[in-house]
Order: sequence, then C-alpha cells, then structure tokens
Amino acid sequence: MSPNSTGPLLTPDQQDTWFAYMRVSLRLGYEMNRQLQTDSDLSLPDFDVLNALADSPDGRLQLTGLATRLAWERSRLSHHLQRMSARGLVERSPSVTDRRATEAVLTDAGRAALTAATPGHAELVRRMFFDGLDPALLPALRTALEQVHEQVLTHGTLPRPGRPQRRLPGLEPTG
Amino acid sequence: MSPNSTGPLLTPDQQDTWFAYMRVSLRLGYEMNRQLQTDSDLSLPDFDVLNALADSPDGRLQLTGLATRLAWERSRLSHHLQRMSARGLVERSPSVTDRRATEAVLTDAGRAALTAATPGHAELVRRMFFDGLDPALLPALRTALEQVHEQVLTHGTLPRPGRPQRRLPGLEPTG
DNA sequence: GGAAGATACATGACATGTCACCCAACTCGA
DNA sequence: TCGAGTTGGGTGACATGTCATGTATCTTCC
Repeated sequence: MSPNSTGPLLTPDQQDTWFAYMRVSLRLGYEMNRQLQTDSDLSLPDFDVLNALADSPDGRLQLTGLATRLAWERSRLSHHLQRMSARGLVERSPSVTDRRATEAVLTDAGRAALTAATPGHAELVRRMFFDGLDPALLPALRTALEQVHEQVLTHGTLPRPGRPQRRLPGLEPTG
Repeated sequence: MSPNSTGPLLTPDQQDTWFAYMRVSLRLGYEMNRQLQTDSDLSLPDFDVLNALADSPDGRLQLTGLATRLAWERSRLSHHLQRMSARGLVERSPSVTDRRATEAVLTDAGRAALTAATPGHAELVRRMFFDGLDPALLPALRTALEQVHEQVLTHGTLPRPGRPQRRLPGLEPTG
C-alpha cells in the first residue's frame, strides 16, 4: 500500500485521492489491530473470522466461502482455524453435502469472545473514522465505496462471495 | 477488518459505510499484493518501502520516520530492511546527526525495481479503484478520506509523520 | 558534569502467513 | 462407468511479522 508516485496513469485528483486512501488504510489497520490486541485477546484476523461466522446462518460456513469472504488464501485460513480451534473459538465439522468440504463453526466461547470484543472495536471505528467526518459527505462516501467494491469484485481475481456458483449444464446465456 | 456487527454504537448508515470500507480494503489489499508479486519481484511491503524512500529527499529516511510513515512496528522495519538490503534494494547508513540513528537509503537497484513495478501497480489501481467510480463523487470521496486521515492522526496512537517533533525547551504554547 | 530517563535501533524466540505440493472427493463427457 | 480434469482442503518448509528485551546514545534537570 503506497501513497506514492503511481505515475501518469492517474489524474492528479485521482492520485491525491488514492494517497489519502492508502494513508487511511495503513493507519486504520494499525490502530484496529492494536486496540483489539490490548483490549481483548483476539487479533484482528481472529475478530474477522468470528464476525464472518457470526453473521452466517447457524454460525457456520464452508472454508472456501469463508476464505473468499475474508480475501484470504485458503491455506492461511486452514492454519488459522487450527490455532483458533485449539483455543476453543471455533470448531471444524465435515460437510454433509460434500465430503471433501469442511465447515467452520462458531463455538459458544467464540461467540462470547466476539461479543466481548465488539463494543471496544466499534468505539474505535466511531472515533477514528466517523467522528472527524462531515456527515454531509457520508452518502457520497458510501456510494463511492460501494462502487469501488463492485469494481473490485468484477475485475479482481477473487470469485464473488455467496452462492456456490454451481453452474448447471446448458444454462449459460439463457437469453 | 470486519464487515460485521459493530453493535449499536454506529448508526445504520455508518455501519453500511464501514462495511463497504472494510470489504474494499480487504479485497484491494489482496489484489495489490497479488499483482505486484506476479508482475514484479516485489511484495507490497517492499513496494511501500521503496516508494516512501523514493519520495524523500536523497532517497533516504531515518528508520523511525519511515516506520511511522508506513504505520509499521519499528522491529518489523528493521527485519524487513535487512532482507531488502540483502537483495540490494536499499542500504543502511548511520546518521551523522544522531549516532543512535540509522537511515535507509534507496540504491540504484531499488530505484530501478520501483520504476519497473510502478506502471503495473498504477494500472491496477486505476482499474480497480477509479474505473468503476462516478467521477462526480471523486471530490467528496477525497475530502472524506482526508478528514478521516486527519482524525486518525489526531486520535491514533502513532505520532504524526514529518518533522522530528523535537520540542525545544520553553517553547510550548508560545501564544 | 553526571545520573535518570527517554529514544533509536538490533536481535532472538516465537506467532503468523505464503507457497508448492499433497490427496480425496466430485464432475463431466466419452 | 471410468478416467481426465476440477475443486476442497491439509501440510511442511520457508518467509514474514511481533513481542520482549538489550545496548548505545541522547536529553534533561539538578
């Protein structure tokens, strides 16, 4: 992430915006990490995993889906879940529909840890992100971010999250 | 980084904005990393270091300042520079003004690697970030990000980057 | 000028993440 | 229905990042 010389491919306005984005992104990441580590015994990655599970039905999610959602490598997730399950925050359970697949399941302890950590995190986000922000800019900011998100989904290398993307035969451009 | 249940401390609008931000941040980080690794032999952290040095006078920066600018732990920087200097991308040189201090200096090879990697990176940024963005939103986005950045600087734990912050005696609130 | 504390950085042990590769289960077409 | 190719996930070696601590230098204040 680099607030610097992106060359002539971007207009000056775009460059400035990009640098502002990168600075925010770097600092914010640092601060979130720090706050979680000191106030709970979760790392930011832990927190992200717990959150993703918590807002899935039954607190369970298949590994590939989880990895995509987090924009993680699958091997990273595999290792990370090993550590988290050793701490009792999640469990692995084999999928019933696909015998290759594994699902990560939130345990009670995991849910509790998440609940405990959330207020502090939210407080930090409010203080760092929203308290200095002119409320009049909020809608535009949100729309802009959503547009960028859509763009990254469309042109990025990661699959879209959500449904298993199972393509049934003969249904391509149904017209 | 977690697009989820931040609790009642944020308004629904703020929550949506925050989740959009986090999704973008995760994906974008992933894609930038990936692009750099495949198209150059730099990692994103490498690239950031080179960039920071490249836009400093003489391509040199004292380690603490560099660490602050990157929002890195200093020990991380120390290790990382060791590896980068082993690859010939940077050099360490002792500071003349402060014998405790070390400065990181961009080598010719480092500058060359940066130059080679930059266009591809910029291209990715344009494609992922700006191509899907309504230009009318750009000014608001930029202002919003700058406001957030200022906020993080003011209320975060990292010092402001830039000058050495040397406070001379008796000059506090000069009034 | 000299001790107490702060600051700059390095280092080693350990935690975390990546990469290349593995196998098992699934899919699809011949 | 069987075999090639794909997909889901695990694993071990290695790269990277963090934390606690160490040493030297600088600053402050008496």
